[in-house]
Amino acid sequence: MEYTVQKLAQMAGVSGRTLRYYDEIGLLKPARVNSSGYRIYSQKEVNKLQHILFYRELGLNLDTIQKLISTPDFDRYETLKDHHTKLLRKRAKLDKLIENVEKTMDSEKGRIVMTDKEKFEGFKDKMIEENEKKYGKEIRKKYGDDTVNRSNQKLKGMSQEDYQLVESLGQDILTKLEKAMETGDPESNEAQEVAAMHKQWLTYWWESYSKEAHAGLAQMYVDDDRFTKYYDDKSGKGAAEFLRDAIVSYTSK
Amino acid sequence: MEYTVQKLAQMAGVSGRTLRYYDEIGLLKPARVNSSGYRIYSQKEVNKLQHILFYRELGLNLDTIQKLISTPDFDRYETLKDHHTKLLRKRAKLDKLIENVEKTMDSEKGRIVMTDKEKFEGFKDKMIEENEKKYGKEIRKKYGDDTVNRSNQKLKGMSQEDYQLVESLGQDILTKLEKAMETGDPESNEAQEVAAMHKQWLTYWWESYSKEAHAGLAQMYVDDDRFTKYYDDKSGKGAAEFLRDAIVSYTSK
DNA sequence: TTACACCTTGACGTAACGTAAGGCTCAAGG
DNA sequence: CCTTGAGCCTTACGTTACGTCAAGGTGTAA
Repeated sequence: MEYTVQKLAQMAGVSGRTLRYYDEIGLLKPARVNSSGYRIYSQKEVNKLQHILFYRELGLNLDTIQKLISTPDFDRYETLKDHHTKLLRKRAKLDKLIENVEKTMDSEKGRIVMTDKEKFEGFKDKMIEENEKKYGKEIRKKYGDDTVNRSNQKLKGMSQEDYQLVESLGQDILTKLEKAMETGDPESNEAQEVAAMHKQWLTYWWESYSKEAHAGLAQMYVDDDRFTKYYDDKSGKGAAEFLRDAIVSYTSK
Repeated sequence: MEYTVQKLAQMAGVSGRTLRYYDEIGLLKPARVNSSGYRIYSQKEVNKLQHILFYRELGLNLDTIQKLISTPDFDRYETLKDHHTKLLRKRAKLDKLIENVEKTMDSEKGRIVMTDKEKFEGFKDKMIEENEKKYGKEIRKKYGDDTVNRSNQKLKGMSQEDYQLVESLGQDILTKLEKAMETGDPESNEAQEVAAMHKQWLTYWWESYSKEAHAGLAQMYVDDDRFTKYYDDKSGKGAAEFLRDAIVSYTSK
């Protein structure tokens, strides 16, 4: 049986280029070349290629393989032992590398958290600033400098985890508020629950809690367009009013 | 502080070529180039090189390093994780490779032993043939076909280990013989010990042992030039005679 | 005959430098 | 001032085992 380059290549699972390369470096010459210059391989070459591929699978370089298959008394065992030693060294190096990469990943992880923390610190400052700009005057007038300052201080002292907790509580309130509005009744269980959550949320910000202040804040949500818009956007039209009604009911109990 | 290529290279433990290459690919450009075309690096480049080398140590390619250090918000952790995954895959492949090489080594080892065995078989045949050619007639005349045939058969049935054992005993005899000769007395303890060893050696070859045959063989060592020469070569002049005397004395006890 | 698969050689690209070759520059010693 | 040796420069090839065009010839079935 005779084979052209492609035939042999497919049989052996290598590319035609590989066979041409092996011919080029003298590792595997075709049995003959036909009149058109086509490489023709026969069974002998098939076998030889099998040998070559076997050794190649072991990671030996073509030069070594060349010697192994062309020199009958070439010390195969010794060659393999050398190769084995090299592979072990390579693995040892790889192990170290992996270890180092892992260490670096760990420290990089630490740095990412650090960076996020830094960003968060900046974020908090910016938020306070914005709050002051937006609501500063009114709020300070209503609740007094002390309460506002303490609130700001509280925010400054907050860790990212704390903040995220408060934030998620805030989100919860908005969701539950939307649901509670479906009852249409600010005194329904759902609505009263939302009011209770809002109290909890508030205590995160305020040092001291009073029913009056709570009801006052709720009223502000209705009076101040910016707050009204915020609640209406998040929980639906009339949310600010509904929330105020629920809180007024809750605080008068 | 400013550095030329060599200075920086030495500081950082890389070659000048490496720095030129890094310049070439735009990884690390010198701070400036002086009027003669010399690359001049300053502290900033030293630091950058440190970063590059750090990542290089982790096995990252220069292209990736380029991105890591030039793009500030490039995801370092993600990059390292990818790299880590690649390294783990590489190690898994290497492990398989090593396993395969070990398997091949084992089977190759088996084949070497086989080969040695085959060679040994051939060697034994050749030895018997040679013995027959050299000493066949005389020995067969003296000890009879049976003894010789049985001796040959014994050799044929010998394993390599057996043979090596007999051979080393033979070597021992030669060494001890040389020492015993220093006493100048074939009846000395040393000489008698050599005779005893020779008896042991002989029983490896002969099915049955007799004092007469032993003494007869000893005499042949003297009578036959080839044996005489052998012993004289190995253990010193007069060794064959000395051995005969010792054996004669030993067998007459 | 024509289309299409298959063949050829030649040559560039790969990753990260090592290693000349050929020529210019700098600092120190005579 | 000149020389000398060390150091700098650019250019370019070599390394490993092919992958991937590109340009052009060949084989075969419809």
